[in-house]
Amino acid sequence: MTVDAFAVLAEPTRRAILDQLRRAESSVGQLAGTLGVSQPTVSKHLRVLREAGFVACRTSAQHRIYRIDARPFQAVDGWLAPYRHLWTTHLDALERHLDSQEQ
Amino acid sequence: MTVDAFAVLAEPTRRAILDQLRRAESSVGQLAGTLGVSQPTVSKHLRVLREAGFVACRTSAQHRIYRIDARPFQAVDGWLAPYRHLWTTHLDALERHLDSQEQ
DNA sequence: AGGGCATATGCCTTGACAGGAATATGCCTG
DNA sequence: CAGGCATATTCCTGTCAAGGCATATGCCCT
Repeated sequence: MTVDAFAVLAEPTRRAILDQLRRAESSVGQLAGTLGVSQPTVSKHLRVLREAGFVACRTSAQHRIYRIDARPFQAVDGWLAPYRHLWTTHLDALERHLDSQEQ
Repeated sequence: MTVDAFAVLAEPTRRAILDQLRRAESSVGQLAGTLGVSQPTVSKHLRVLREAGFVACRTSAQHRIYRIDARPFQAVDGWLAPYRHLWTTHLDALERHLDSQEQ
């Protein structure tokens, strides 16, 4: 993960690729078709995603099947974590309320 | 929030500003000093952050005191949510267990 | 009102990156 | 091994954003 995860996610097409791969692993051609972008564009984005660790691929004959890898997502989530209490404070209160109801 | 939250977070200096504001609200000059960047640079980043909703500011005499605003963070967290099960599968199992205990 | 501090803005240059078109690589099948 | 499909790479060009420097704006104080 030599490159910045946030910089990688800044590209909308790359997020679209990830959203697609989240549902099902896919070949390059499938992604290009579904997303309506050219094959070289998809390949280039996949390279960035791969070098950042967001995706991995296996080879199946002439096809390359890409799939999500979780680790960089964890990193992003980890950066986000210290901010989370900012908007969950009231939810925390709700949870405490529900907890007290449970007793 | 006209601009893309991920594009805003792609800039390391902006994340540093947010990390600083997360600890304490600060003036522009304080941020510039702490982060070691020029005042115009900080002001420009703050503008981007402000227009994306990540920060808000109030005026105190000649100073402008910036603080975090939670909403765009929620949006990022929301995008991340469908990926979270990728690395919390065992926690999901725990949650299902707890759910069943509640019955 | 004027001077000084804090912040914002404008201009300019530079570097990074995305996409198109063409081409290279790899693998399979006949 | 030749041809064809799927994918990767290269080259090129246009766009955009970041930072330095200079300057404008806003606010306070005397």
